[in-house]
Amino acid sequence: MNKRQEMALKTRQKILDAVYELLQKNEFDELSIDDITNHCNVAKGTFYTYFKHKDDVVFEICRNLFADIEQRMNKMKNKNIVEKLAYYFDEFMKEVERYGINMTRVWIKGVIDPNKAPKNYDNKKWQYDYEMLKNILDKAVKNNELKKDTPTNLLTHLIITQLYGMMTIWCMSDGNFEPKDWTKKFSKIQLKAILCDFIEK
Amino acid sequence: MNKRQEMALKTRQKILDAVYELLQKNEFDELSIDDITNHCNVAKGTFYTYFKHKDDVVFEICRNLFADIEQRMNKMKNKNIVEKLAYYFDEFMKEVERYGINMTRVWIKGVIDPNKAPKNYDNKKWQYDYEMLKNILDKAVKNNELKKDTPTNLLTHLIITQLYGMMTIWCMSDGNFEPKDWTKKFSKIQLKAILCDFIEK
Amino acid sequence: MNKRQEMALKTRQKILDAVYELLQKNEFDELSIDDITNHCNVAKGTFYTYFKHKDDVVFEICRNLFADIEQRMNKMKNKNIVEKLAYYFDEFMKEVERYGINMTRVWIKGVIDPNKAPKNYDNKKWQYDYEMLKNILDKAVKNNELKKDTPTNLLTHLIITQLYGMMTIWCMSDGNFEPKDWTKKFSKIQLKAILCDFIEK
Amino acid sequence: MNKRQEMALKTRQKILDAVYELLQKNEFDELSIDDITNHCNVAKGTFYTYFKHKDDVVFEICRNLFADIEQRMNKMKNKNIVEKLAYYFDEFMKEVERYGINMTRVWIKGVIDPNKAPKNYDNKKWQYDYEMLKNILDKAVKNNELKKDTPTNLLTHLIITQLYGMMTIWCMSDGNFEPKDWTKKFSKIQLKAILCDFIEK
DNA sequence: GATGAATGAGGATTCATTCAT
DNA sequence: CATGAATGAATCCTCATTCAT
Repeated sequence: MNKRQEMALKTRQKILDAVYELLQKNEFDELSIDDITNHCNVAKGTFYTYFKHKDDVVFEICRNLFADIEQRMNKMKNKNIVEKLAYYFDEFMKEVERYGINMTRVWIKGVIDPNKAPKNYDNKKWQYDYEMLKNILDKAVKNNELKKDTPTNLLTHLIITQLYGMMTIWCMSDGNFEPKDWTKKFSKIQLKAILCDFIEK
Repeated sequence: MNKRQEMALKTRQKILDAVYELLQKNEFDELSIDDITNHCNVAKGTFYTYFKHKDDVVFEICRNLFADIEQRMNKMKNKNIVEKLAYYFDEFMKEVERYGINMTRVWIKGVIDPNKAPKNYDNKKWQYDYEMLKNILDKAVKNNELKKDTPTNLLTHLIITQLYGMMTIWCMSDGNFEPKDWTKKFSKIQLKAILCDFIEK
Repeated sequence: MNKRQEMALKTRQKILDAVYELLQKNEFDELSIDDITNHCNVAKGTFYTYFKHKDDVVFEICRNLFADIEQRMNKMKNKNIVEKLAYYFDEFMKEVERYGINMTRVWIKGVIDPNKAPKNYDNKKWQYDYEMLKNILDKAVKNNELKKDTPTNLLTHLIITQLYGMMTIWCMSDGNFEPKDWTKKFSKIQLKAILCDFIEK
Repeated sequence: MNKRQEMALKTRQKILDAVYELLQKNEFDELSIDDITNHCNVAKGTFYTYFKHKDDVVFEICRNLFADIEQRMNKMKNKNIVEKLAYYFDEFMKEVERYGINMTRVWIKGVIDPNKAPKNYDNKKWQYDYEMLKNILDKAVKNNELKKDTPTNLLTHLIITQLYGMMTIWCMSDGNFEPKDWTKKFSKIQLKAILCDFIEK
């Protein structure tokens, strides 16, 4: 990579950072190209060197959201199913909090409405989440941690719903509601309650 | 009411209907006054005869959303707590489906972000929901249906979270996910599981 | 005049009064037909029963401005020229103050720009003023109060200019400048100074 | 300054010129952005590249009005007070004529009503004028050209009033009145008359 | 005469996007 | 690659005026 390419990469990153920072405070809809380029001392036109459409930046930014929860789950290989799920919840919500309330709002809005979402936008996320979780549960069945007749897709659904509900309510409450606290309570009470019938003793 | 007033009311309704219909297909943000007034063959200025701001129409439309679940709950007075909650879920989701996926999206978006919400917009809904549900649980405690030490606000939170999660996922799945089906499954499995420890036998 | 005609006259007057009152506080340009008709509890359409154009009301209102200074001048028949002029100044400025700063502004704006003035608008006022004053001076010449070679039209001009300048500056100063005070000072110093060369001893 | 910047400056000037030209014929209130941009073959949006608000153009244009009379007064250092004032009148009125009747109307209207004036509009002008003139008179007192007990602020007021009255009447007469002629007559007759009592022989 | 619903031209302003330098 | 001037469609909203009742 020559110097010019390096500089280009840096410029691109400057823009991404600017968007990321601005989204901590503002709505995406309220963000103009001017805001973005001013914030990172780049000319307006430069934005279009790297992104064909305004929406594409969000795509770029959201793409990495939750990206590596799956990897982190590897640490939990030897834990039991309840611990694994509790960990999953925790990581999920940490990720959400890390992104901040505005990014999450952007994400929900984008993800809620497939038509409005930027081209290529990853609005399949909840399906990945679904599959990842289902996979965890299925493995538990295989390992005889859970009974053979455990309705894994039903359980998966319930759990995912709960997680997304938390995200939504967090945004609605304008941050006055500690997601991490609630995941813990959720893990303790609800998770146990749901699974207890299916755990193989 | 004389004929002129009747006509005026009709015009007003025509506008509301137009917005309602257009929202089945489009985002609220994408709706221009032109779109609305063209769709119901009314002059642009006429819109402003009835609504001071663009936002006010949505307010008007959303206002009635879920408005009368509370009343309907009266029918369930003599039922037990599990039946009551199951009924509540059912009605909640029926309401959501009745409004259609786009209206719900509008609603979530509006509600997700208190700052961007149209003036007067009822973004306290989830708090009303919260209180309504909590009330139901508290009464059950009083009636000795539930144990004295039932953590009602925790349970309320879990349940609300689940409902809002369902709404969110319904919107995300672009309708490919039958909310009513899932509420039933949810009632059967999760609700029982959560409550079983607290039900007074 | 039957009752209906009486009522009509009353309605018309109500509108004129409303405009007059509103102009004490607001610019004419900022006054909408709605403001006017709301202020006097009359339907919007009624305005157009009496006035073909919005501008016509101002015409109607301004028409009477200064209307009867001429009559009042009769009281001064037996006074000397300096007293007469001083009286004229005084009455002129009283009139201006009575109309209030906003009405005067409306008047100046209207009068300043012949093209923008409402049809029929009396933008010849300064010519009437001119003639009235010149007449007073000419009479004084006839009566041998002033010398035969007094340049009456020049003096008239200077005096009128002074009066209009006062009006203008009064409006510019936003009312912080007592026109009546200044007319007195003006009469005492300037008037005497201007006339002294021409007064017949 | 590179070529692009030069072009930009030219575009900006094109807009200013267009406004200036259009104001010779039209009211500022009647000027739409469309009018302006059409008149100089520039896209509507371009207007906003250079001016944030419509009002800002007038500000820009009026800003320089009378700006350098003060400097020019330096030429008169060694002249006596009557000559100085006569020169001042002359320059003032030359300036007014140079700006043309419509610009002057715009200016008067703007200046007459402090509330309606465009943001940043220099409606303190008459105070500057006042101070400048008073300064001239005060110096004359110091230099013993005028008597110690000369009421300089009263005289200043009278003179300013006269100048503004001339401007006003000029606008009212639709140009049929030669300001420069009148200033001369004014200087000769009125000025001498006013000052004669105070001039130190 | 009185009403007020309906009209629609008109206006200011924003902003994503293009493109010549 | 970077720049930033130029673009013009799009949008919300105002308001004088008309006219059927």
